[in-house]
Amino acid sequence: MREGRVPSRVATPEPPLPERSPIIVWFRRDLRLSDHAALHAAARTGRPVIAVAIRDPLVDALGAAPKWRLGEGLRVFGDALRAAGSRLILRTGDALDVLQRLAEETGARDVWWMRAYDPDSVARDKIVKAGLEARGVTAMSCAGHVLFEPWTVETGTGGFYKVYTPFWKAVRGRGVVAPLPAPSRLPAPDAWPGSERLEDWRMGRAMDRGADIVARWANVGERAAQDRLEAFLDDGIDGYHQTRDLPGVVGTSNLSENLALGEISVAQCWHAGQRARHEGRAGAETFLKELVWRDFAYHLTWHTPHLLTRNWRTEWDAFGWREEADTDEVRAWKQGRTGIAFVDAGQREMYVTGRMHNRARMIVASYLTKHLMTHWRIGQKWFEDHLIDWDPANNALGWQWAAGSGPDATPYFRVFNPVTQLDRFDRDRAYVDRWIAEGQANPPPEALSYFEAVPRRWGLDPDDAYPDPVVEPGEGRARALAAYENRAF
DNA sequence: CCAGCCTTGCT
DNA sequence: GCAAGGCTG
Repeated sequence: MREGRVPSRVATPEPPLPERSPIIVWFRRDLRLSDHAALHAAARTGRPVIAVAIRDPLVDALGAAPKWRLGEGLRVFGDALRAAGSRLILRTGDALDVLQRLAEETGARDVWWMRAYDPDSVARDKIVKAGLEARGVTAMSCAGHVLFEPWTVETGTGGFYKVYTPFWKAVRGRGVVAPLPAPSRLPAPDAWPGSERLEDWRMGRAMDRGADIVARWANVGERAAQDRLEAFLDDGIDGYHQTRDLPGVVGTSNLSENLALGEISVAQCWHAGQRARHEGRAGAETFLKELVWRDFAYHLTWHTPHLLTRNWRTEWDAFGWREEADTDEVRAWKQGRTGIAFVDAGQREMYVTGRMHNRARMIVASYLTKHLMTHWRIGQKWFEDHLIDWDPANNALGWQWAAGSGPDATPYFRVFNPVTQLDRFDRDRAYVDRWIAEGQANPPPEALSYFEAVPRRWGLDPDDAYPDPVVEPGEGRARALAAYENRAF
């Protein structure tokens, strides 16, 4: 005790000195150790790092499949932090309350995270930042969920891009900061704050229904994502520009679920793609363009958040979409029983695995919004509940693209013919036969797994006859085009 | 203002 | 060849 200092009667713990106070890193859709700007910066200070994930109302609001997938991601990420000598602290509640309490418990004066761009997250993060700073806790968000910050890409007249190709041309030559390494060490705090158990988070068992198939495709976590990227670079990328359209073969990177949860960073993918491009690999450019589509979805979401909830071109509000989610036709679409093979194969693949090939996504979306004249929002919601790679911006942009109501969308009158598409992209029926058991003497396990997965109340049996089309392609096309001709705008 | 252009298609 | 019309420079 120094002279002149008045000893307090009640012994209160000294707050840690600022240079020793821990830094809280709040993990959301960025479940990785490498190329994580916030974690990297925190580790570089040499101060203790406390990683936290919060089950807040936005997590509770997730669809069943993405919630399950997030649970898997958190489990693997927690293991990875353990292996690095650290921990993932789990807490439930409103993010601000949780972070405020955790900061008080641990003496932390800094909370850092990776920036989000969807309107719900932006609104929440704004409240969190203001609330923390009002209590003297510094909040810092770092870039890295997208390649290019949405406000840094402008047209010649200072607006934002609404068409993909000019956007691509504007960014393709830009530099992207080289990925950061994983921290070499993550100093632990003097005492670990308490954590909830992931098992108690009830992230659901949505994908148990496809357990065998899902397990075979297991791709959870940073290590798995890096392995998959490497495998894709080894032999997938050369033919990517051609094979990516063929749902019957493994021709895509399959990284969407990892990108959705940030188990790999888009910058890591970008630099890998650039290296492949410099090596003259044929599909590299197409791969880079797909990464930029993901950015474009966030770019548009940032500038026009209503992309996620209503027709981006609001005049489409006057279009006669059917809004009922419970008609026989919509039920057939959801249950993969439209009688249109390409549509049903896609829907069944998604129901069992939580994934759907991009080509199939376009076809099921076109069939719902055009042949069935149903509002894209109903399809968007179904995807939100069933896709393990669900991403708010990309799902919305995809649906509005298919429906014709979105920016740079396919024109409404451009109606996909699901039979022609089959001939073009699944000529040997590898895809549809994989997912449709009816009529096959020896259906493959995937096709049978669908009948195991669906709820009993759907009343499906693999020995049933394959249904007749709920709407014939020709009839649906004519109906859609007539509705378009008679539109009120 | 205009000219050129616009992921994925169909008959 | 058709199907509109908006976007960008």
